Amino acid sequence: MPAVQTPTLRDVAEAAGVHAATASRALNPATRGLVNADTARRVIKVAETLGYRPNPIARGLKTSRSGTVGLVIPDLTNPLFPPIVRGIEDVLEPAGYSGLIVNTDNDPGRERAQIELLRGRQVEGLIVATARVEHPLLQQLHREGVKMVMVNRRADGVDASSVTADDAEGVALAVQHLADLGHRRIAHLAGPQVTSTGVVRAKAFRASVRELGLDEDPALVRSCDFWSEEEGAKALRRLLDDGVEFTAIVAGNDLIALGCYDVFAELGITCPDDVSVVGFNDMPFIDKLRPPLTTVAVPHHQVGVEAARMLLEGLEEPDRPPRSVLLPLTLTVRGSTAPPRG
Amino acid sequence: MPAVQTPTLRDVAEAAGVHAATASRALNPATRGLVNADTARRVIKVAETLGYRPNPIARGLKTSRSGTVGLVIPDLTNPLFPPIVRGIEDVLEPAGYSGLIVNTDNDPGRERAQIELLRGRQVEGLIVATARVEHPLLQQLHREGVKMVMVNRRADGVDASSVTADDAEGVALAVQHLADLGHRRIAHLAGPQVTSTGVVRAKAFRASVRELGLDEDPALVRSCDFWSEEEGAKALRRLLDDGVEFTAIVAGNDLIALGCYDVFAELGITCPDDVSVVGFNDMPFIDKLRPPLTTVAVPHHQVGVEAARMLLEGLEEPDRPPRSVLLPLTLTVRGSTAPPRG
DNA sequence: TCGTGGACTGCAATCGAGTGCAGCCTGACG
DNA sequence: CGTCAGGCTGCACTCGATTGCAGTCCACGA
Repeated sequence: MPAVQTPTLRDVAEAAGVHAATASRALNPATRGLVNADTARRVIKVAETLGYRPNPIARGLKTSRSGTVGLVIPDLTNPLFPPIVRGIEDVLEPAGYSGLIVNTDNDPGRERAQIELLRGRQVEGLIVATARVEHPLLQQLHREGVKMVMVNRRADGVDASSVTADDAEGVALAVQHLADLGHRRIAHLAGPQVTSTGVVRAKAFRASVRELGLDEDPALVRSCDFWSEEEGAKALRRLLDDGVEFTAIVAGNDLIALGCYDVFAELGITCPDDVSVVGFNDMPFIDKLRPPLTTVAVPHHQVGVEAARMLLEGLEEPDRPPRSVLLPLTLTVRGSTAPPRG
Repeated sequence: MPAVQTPTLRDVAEAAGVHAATASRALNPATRGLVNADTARRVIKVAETLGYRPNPIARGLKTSRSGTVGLVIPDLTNPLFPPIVRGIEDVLEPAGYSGLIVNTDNDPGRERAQIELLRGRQVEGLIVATARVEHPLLQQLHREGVKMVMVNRRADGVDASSVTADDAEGVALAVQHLADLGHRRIAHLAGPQVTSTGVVRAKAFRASVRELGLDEDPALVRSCDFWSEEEGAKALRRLLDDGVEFTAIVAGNDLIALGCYDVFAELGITCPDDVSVVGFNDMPFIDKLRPPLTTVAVPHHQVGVEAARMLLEGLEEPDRPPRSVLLPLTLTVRGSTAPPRG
């Protein structure tokens, strides 16, 4: 709230000796052709010297565009999301849009409330990074014509645009890498099977194992209830308690891999000598662990960029059919993988 | 953009058989007393069944309040900030405000542009986490009466409200801890001396060393140009190249400590046997390093909460004088510190 | 019986910008 | 010299909600 009132369109018009309507047209590139070139120049000049800034609220009221989009994420604190958000903002900002971030904490009730809040704020579109496989709310929004793009996950029955990393390929890379090192009994600590990534990765794991002719033992695949270290540790402990033999682990994501590290420290298992581990995501600082984690690198920033672009496309051409992009992944080999002992 | 037009105040009024003005008053708790209780009830009921949501854009136009505040941070990708942002949002949201995040990348030009953008969007206040010591822009904004709260850092000549962690105390805790372990020659890899935290911590370091009667050697204090691993590594290498003797390091922050880890690995120095290290911030996952980093824990979430509260206070009572809160810190002792060898 | 006050409610203006329509003026053409 | 087209500009209304002001109606007291 500046002490000096910021000038309005009327002020500019008055100072330029024209009517507000003319000033409006002169300032808007799209309608500038309707006014005399000299007049337009004069108005623009005056607007500049007065430091005129159109009031987006007033503009929004008339045009029913808010210039904002909602970013729905589970938790900003999860290191996965900041790079995605940056990618999104990096595209949104030059286009004149701003992002409103809400955190759902993966709580469906909270998610509903937060999305309501966003709609109340008249966001023009949504970028959603929280889709569970089962997701009636999103289906409903989609039916109501809310523009949206889904990130990282896909929800059944919602044919909205989406941008995802090629999870199947990522898992294949990981399994291939371990197989190349000579591992034959590889365990998979899968993510929650209510998330689309969780199922896709687990399925891809099974497919890769089969394809490469490695040991297919159902006991080697465990799933975690959350994408967390605790759950990862729990799953690994169960695996060990059951006496299942394995020489390598493909973790559902880096957090789960971190849980493995905790168990290793606890039980005196050395990595990669006793067991190799591959993570997923390439979280920041994950390369600083001992040993540095071999993991599948996801181009998070790029994911955000693509998502924002797709949303903008959708806003500009409402009839454009939804499309999906699949971003390629790469395996970053570090110190947590080695040939099996003996 | 829902397919069914969302109902407006007029629709509600019409359905309830009253004038829009009456409906407005009935719906607003502050003015509800002006209308007949029965009427009010009826209007509220109708509003509910129609699913009426006041349009904040229209409301904002009339009340010249946007319900948004700007969050100015250097880079969301820096793990320091997400918890702060969450803390802020957690307070803002129940109060009916939303935060607009902008990243400045510590570039003054970009910062200026981003803040202009925020002001253009009619934010009611600013939470700024990027203050350099020298900061004409903030001074100007402050003079113009823009409400703001500064986080983590303070800028000279701007007597706006601020919330900071008690950096001096944190450094004192770190030095004390090392002294207790028996270290006498402690190095300090300080942060950039153009940031307020950088200077405060360096000054506190010198004071603590003096107070505890440890070796005061100017050669033991080096400063980095950025708060980064690379800079930390560079500073440590310089220190070693110069042949300066020391048994422990107080790093300006965790990133700088991470840089030390890199140099250790490079040169075969073992931590904490050869050298102890204390970090600052207690970044997420920093406890997963080998060895887990002893560091000063900053209550980031709390910092955000306090900042948001102070801003809201300022918005509600514009005449309230600025105030500053200093949050206490704690030392989290982990595996990177031990008594000096021999 | 009339006046007065209080409790409600409606009217109309307002916030700042955008836009359909009408009117002005000029220049060109018949 | 009259007419018409086209280029510009201004008028006035609109978006949706808020709010000062002016009623209206009823009850109560004088």
